Amino acid sequence: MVQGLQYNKKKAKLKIRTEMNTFTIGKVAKKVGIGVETIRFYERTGLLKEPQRNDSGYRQYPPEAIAKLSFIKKAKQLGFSLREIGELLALRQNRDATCADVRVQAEEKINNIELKIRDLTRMKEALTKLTCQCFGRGPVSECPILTALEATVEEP
Amino acid sequence: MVQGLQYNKKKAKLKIRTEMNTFTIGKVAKKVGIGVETIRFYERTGLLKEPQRNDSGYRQYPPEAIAKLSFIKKAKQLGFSLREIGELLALRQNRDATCADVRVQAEEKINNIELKIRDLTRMKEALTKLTCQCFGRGPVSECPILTALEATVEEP
DNA sequence: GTAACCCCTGTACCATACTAAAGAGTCAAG
DNA sequence: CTTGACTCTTTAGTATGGTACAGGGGTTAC
Repeated sequence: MVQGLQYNKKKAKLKIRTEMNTFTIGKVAKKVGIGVETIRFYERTGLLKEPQRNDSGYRQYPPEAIAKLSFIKKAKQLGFSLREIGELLALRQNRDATCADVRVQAEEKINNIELKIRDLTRMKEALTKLTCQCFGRGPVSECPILTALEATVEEP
Repeated sequence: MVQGLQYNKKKAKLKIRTEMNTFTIGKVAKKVGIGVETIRFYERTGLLKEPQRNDSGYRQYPPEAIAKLSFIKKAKQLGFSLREIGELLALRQNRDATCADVRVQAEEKINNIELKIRDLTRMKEALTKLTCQCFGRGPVSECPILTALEATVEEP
C-alpha cells in the first residue's frame, strides 16, 4: 500500500489495467461463480499462481485464470479434492506428461468413487434392514433399531 | 490390603472402586475398541455425560457406558454423524419418544445416503464418459479429459 | 522403592475447504 | 468532493472428528 501510494503519485491515471484484457478478482469471481475469498484462498494454498498486480496492488487476472478456475470448479464437482486438482493442473503444465497420466488419475478417482458407493450401499442396506424390523409402534425402549445398536461388546 | 476385620474407610476407597462394576477409561476404550482420547472428546462435546470420579479423580464408568459407546461406534459405522447420534441417544432417553420417531430418523438417513449415492454415481458416469474419450495416447495438451474440464465460461 | 504403567487437565494441532471481520487504500459516478 | 462499491492484508473462526503433547499425579508389581 505504501508502494501503491508512491506509484500512484507518479503514474497517476494511466489506465494500464483496463486497456489490457485483464480482470479484477471480483469480475473473475463473478464470471466463474465463486467468491473472491475463495480465489485468494486458492492462491494462498498454491493452487493458483500469484497474478500480476496493478499500481494499486490489485490483482490482474488474464482470461486464462477464468478458464483455470472453471477447471477447478468442474473438477470439484466431479469429486476431486483440491489436492488432486492441483495434481491435474500440474500434469496440464507438464510437457512430458501424457494423456495416459491423466487417464490414470481419472481411473483412480473412479475406483475411489466406486468404493464410496459400495460403502454407502452397505450402510443403506444395514439401515433398511433395521427399519424393516421396526413397525413404528410402541415405546422407544422396544425399538428394534435402537436395541440392535445397543448390543454390547461381549466379555473376552 | 485391608487388615483383619476392621473396615477402614480411608483404605476402603480402593475396594469400592473394584468391588463395584465400574471401569476406568482405558478399560472402556479397550472393550469398545476406541481410544481414550476419543471418549474424553465425546464427553467434552456433550455426547457422553460426565461419569462419576473416584478419589483420585479417575473416571469410573458403569457397564452401560460401554453399551453406549458401542452404540455410538455402530451408529458411526452406519454413517450417522456425532450430532445425529446425539439425537438418537436423546430419543432413547426420552420416555415420550416412540419407535416411530427413531424410524423417522433412520429413514431420513436412508434418504440422505441415497442422495449421496446418486451424486457419486453421477460423478462416476461423468468421469467414465471422459475416460472413454481418452485413448491414453498423445500429449497431455490433447487429452480430452483435460480439454473437457478446460471449457471456459462464456461471456454474458 | 522404583520402574512401568495408567490417568488427569489443558492446549494445541491435523486435514478439508472455506468464510468473516478488521482496518485501510482505491476507484468511478454523481 | 463525496459516497459507495471494490480491493488489499492479516488474522481468526467455522464444521467435523478426532490426535498429540506437556506436565503433573496415581497405581501396581517386583
